[in-house]
Amino acid sequence: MDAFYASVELLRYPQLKGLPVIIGGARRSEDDALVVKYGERLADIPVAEFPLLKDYVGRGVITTATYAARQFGVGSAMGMMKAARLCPQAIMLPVDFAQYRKFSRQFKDIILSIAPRMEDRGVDEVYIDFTEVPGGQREGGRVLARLLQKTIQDATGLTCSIGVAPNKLIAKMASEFNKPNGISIVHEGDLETMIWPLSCRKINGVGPKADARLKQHEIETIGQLAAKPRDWLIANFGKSYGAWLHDTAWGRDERPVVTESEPVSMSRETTFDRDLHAVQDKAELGRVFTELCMQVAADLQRKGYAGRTIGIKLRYDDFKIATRDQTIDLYTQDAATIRRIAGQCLKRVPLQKRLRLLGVRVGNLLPQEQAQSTEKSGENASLF
DNA sequence: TCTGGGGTCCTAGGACCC
DNA sequence: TCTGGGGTCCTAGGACCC
Repeated sequence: MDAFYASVELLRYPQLKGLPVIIGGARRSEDDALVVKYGERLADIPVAEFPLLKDYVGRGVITTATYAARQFGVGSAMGMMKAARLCPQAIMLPVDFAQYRKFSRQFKDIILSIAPRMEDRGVDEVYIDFTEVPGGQREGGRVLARLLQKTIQDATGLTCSIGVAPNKLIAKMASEFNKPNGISIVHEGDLETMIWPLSCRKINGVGPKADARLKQHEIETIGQLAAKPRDWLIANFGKSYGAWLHDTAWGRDERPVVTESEPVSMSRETTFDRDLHAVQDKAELGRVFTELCMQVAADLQRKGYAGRTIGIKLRYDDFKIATRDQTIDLYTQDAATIRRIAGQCLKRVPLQKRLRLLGVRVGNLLPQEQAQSTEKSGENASLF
């Protein structure tokens, strides 16, 4: 989906169309004030009444920027302060996940009704297997891609960009070629002309660290990566990652489109308005900690899962991260149990430095019904 | 001007078992 | 007195993605 969060916001605030808008930060109260003042007439709110990025003071990053804002160099994951320097006049809206989830469900249901082999890749992205869809091969997939775009836009008002290719790896790169509202078809034979000139960073799975290491060897483009012998890549990047880099550079990817999957973990975390100290801010930390445990428990219960590995995550003021976890015998989705085990984890971690973030995680998940039956057999075993 | 929140997967060492 | 090979599970950290 194109600039998904921002595009969803423009549906209720059409008066902001064409303007630089960023989603992020959280000044819920001001936005609520606007909503209270204008009630249902959100489209009537004058542009001048929206909060501006330059007036924002606080922590946080940008989650989405409209294409008008991207012209100024503002982009996802950028700190708010930096973005404010680049584009102070941008209008800033708080995130509204409930709304984005609603539209996410809507566009995915449309895709499923047309092409049922769909892999969920988060709130705004999917892989679709065209192979068995009637008409899926016409014009190299372009006809089906156009149908998906049109159906989604008619129903939601949102645009998306589609890449069509022989595998997920190339399709993902192709989807970036023609944004927004574009379609790109990449055939096997297009590897050299369309993929090899790209930066290695464009590969889904090559992040900043791997990219920097590749650059040390003067490998900037995927073509340069493809030119390296497989053995050399394995020697320098490890057996698994080296072989994967080689396959990837040659456009080889056999991963199937996975239509069903179970969650592995659920977590809640929060960054404080100011860095907190374990001793001086004990009471406040304790409140937040308990709240996080209750939220994770509620998430587990709502979605019907229980887990037996409970963990915490800290981010210190120097941005270093520490995690601790503990696996218990019985699966749980209970806030008090999670709080107790997470509390034990907290005792095992250094608490001298100030804390920026605190998180609670439950992993080793099973659907609640299975967790219960496993629990029973566990109890029986303990009788002996 | 510091850098969110929710995830997955991988690696590596150690405990423990057969 | 020295010492195997294979396997699973747990834990901590880190890279990466949306």
